[in-house]
Amino acid sequence: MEPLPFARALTHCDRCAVRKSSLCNRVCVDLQEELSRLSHHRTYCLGETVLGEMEAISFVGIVVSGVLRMQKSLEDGRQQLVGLLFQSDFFGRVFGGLSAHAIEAASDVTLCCYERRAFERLTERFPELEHQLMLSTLDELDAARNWMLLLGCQTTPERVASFLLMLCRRTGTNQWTPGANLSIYVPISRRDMASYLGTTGETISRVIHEMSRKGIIKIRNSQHFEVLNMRQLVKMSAREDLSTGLSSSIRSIAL
Amino acid sequence: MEPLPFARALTHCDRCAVRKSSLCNRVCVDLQEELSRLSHHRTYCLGETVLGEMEAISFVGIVVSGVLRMQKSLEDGRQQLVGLLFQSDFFGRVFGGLSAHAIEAASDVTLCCYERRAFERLTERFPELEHQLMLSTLDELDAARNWMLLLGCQTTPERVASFLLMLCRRTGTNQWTPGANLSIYVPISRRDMASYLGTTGETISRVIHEMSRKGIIKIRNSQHFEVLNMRQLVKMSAREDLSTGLSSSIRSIAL
DNA sequence: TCATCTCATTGATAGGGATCAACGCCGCCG
DNA sequence: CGGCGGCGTTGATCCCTATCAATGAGATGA
Repeated sequence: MEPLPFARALTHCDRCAVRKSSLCNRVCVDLQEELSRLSHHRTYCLGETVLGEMEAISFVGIVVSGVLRMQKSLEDGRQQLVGLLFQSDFFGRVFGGLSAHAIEAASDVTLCCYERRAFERLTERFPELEHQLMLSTLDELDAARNWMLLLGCQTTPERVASFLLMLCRRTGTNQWTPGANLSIYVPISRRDMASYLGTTGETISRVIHEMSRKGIIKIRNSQHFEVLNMRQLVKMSAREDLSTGLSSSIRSIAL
Repeated sequence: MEPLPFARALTHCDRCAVRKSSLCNRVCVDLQEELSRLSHHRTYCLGETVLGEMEAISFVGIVVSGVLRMQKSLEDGRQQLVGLLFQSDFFGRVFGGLSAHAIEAASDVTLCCYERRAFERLTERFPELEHQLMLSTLDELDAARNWMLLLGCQTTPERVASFLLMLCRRTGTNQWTPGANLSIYVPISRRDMASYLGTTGETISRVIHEMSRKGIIKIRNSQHFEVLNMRQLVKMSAREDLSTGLSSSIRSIAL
């Protein structure tokens, strides 16, 4: 296709897989160009540490593919997974000194990175960039408090069901067609699930197999499930509100 | 005292008790004047609802005196306290539709309020206002994730000790003098403490009296404690990191 | 002043889930 | 190909803490 008159040169960002859904797409063209100039990709393998806990934050960025996990640990080694980051999520903390949590690759990942100080300087010139960050930070805060509700007063089966619904919302809904069963890919290990849900791998395993026995899900393998009864899954989560985030066609089979 | 030549007229904000420590003091004078013009005080009595869960957010603001609690609930009535707001903390969510949690008066409170839409328009004209909000939102996010760590993988005694340390940091340190014991005022009920810590009132009570038996604290009455052994309290919390927030003189007796 | 109500405390009991242990499965590598 | 190590599963046991119940203490109001 011919470039339009006065069209800008294409950047590597124009071919980016997450361009449409990420922060980059919600800012003006000038800023997109600046961001493009600043950005560079990095890749990490499953298990690698992107940013250590209590480490100086030298860069921030956006997840292009794969999954990141954020985790905190106690001095004695106990760990808590405090969040997962999927495609097009922003990672790393701006305007801060040391990272309050580690960021690790929960799968092989590709990240689009910005040197932190440069990115911060950009927010000074472009308030809309800071505004977009603000919006996503507020969403993360809501999500964190939602998780506090889960950790503070829900039972383990409820937590597992809630977690699966969260996965549906964040990753699963795109490739679903009415009539078929919704399939869920769990991108993390049992150990990580347990850490995220404040329980143990053994208990997770028991609960999942119990759900399978009840016909709520089908276990294809340890990472792939199929939802057989969405209504039951939502009921089990005790979180009608979580179904709000599902696409409407999926929600329809849940209620 | 004579006003300086060209000095601006004093506003009610200049006499505000939290002026020095709040967001207002960290922005330019022009913005301070705008904020002053927009602000009005409201008072609520213990137990009153400031903003309901799932309610449209019509105003935001700053806590002048007293304590607010933020809480979320499940459909079946279970509740989780997801945060406490003290003097000079910002409350309410900007750039959002419905409130994700209720905000209630945990004591009699005085709030400095801004009509939400007007406040948001102000952030468009003054990026530094949004920046200050951004900084406090990031801090809240860190705090929320810290609490996830507590709820997800700490025992009840650890949680109670951590909670008391948090209170020391947020409220207790100002009126402490070396030599005296640090006194802690607990501004919320056992039920609220329990909800904040993901446990029950009965368990809280047992743990506190056990701490008293061990000589870590002295119970003046159900709301007032005295720290007899800060080192033990920190150890009990399993959170050396929480002592970082204490003033250095207090930290010194802890380590 | 006494009745009443709420909140905190204390005791007894039961249950959910952590812990410990063993086994199966699978990918990796010598 | 066979040993090995990590992960997931399953079983047995124990303990922490939720729950139920009763009492005490302080506040409120008639």
